[in-house]
Amino acid sequence: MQTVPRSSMSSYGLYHQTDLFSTGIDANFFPRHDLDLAKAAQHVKGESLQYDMSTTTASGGPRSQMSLHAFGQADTMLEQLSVPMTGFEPPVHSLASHSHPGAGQMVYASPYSGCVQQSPHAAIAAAHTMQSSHTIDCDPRELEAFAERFKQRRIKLGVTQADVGKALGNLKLPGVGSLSQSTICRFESLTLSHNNMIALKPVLAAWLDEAERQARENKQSHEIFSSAADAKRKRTSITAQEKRSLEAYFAVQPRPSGEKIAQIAEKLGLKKNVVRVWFCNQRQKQKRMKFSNLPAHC
DNA sequence: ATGCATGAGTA
DNA sequence: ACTCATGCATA
Repeated sequence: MQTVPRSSMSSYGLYHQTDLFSTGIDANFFPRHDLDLAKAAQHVKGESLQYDMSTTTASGGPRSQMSLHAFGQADTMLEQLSVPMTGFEPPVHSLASHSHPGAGQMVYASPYSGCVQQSPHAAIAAAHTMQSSHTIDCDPRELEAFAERFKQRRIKLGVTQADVGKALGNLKLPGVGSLSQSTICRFESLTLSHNNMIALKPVLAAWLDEAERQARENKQSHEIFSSAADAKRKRTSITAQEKRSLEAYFAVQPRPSGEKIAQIAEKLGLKKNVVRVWFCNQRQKQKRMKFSNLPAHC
């Protein structure tokens, strides 16, 4: 494992944004129905664990069939460790610090100088309304179709995913801020959770309507903004070998205890927190729309 | 397009 | 300590 530093060069130089809409959207765009609001709130809080993955294995490859011995002899001890019923849990080493935002693990804890962002998070919730019944809301095909349509039109408008993300902030929808290129990309490729897709759909739909409207009127304006902000966060890169090991462990136990995580971390020479996060992300990956099963009532 | 990471909200 | 939505960094 190695932490790759990053020359803090041009990530935030000048960039312009296609302000496809500075105009406000009429309030009636979001008729508020108590029921819908409640649902929206739920979506954002991710309160419905309606996913019951099993069909998973995304692009990463088959992680459920990785053989434990595929990564060397040094892992003998851990192999037992990863077997669910081994019964022994040695109190082990002290070096693996605990993954608390204060404990030495989070070296670069939070100081990413004020760029433009920091998750609008649950924000978009409020926007999730329209579309009367959950019958429609829950239909994966409807979402898939929309995502596809969205992408096509976006491209036709000559707008990038990043543009859309920023533009969303200009669309003054209550509780709706900007989003990253990543999120727009994931929406289009259906690699977000089902709930996330549903929450974002109305927002993107609103943007699309407005963008096309303005495109018709040829009313584009450009805004330029800059921002100087260094102190990049580092990104640990896990080697293929390490990844194979992790996948093997994951196949046996997707939710290892803190103790096991610590042991795995030690075996692989990774920081405990890195391993913990890896497992979290892996679990989250399984729930992504494209490959997950749907809620029972759909 | 995707991997590793953060932070809010929960249990 | 986990889930979820999201994002920076990078392939």
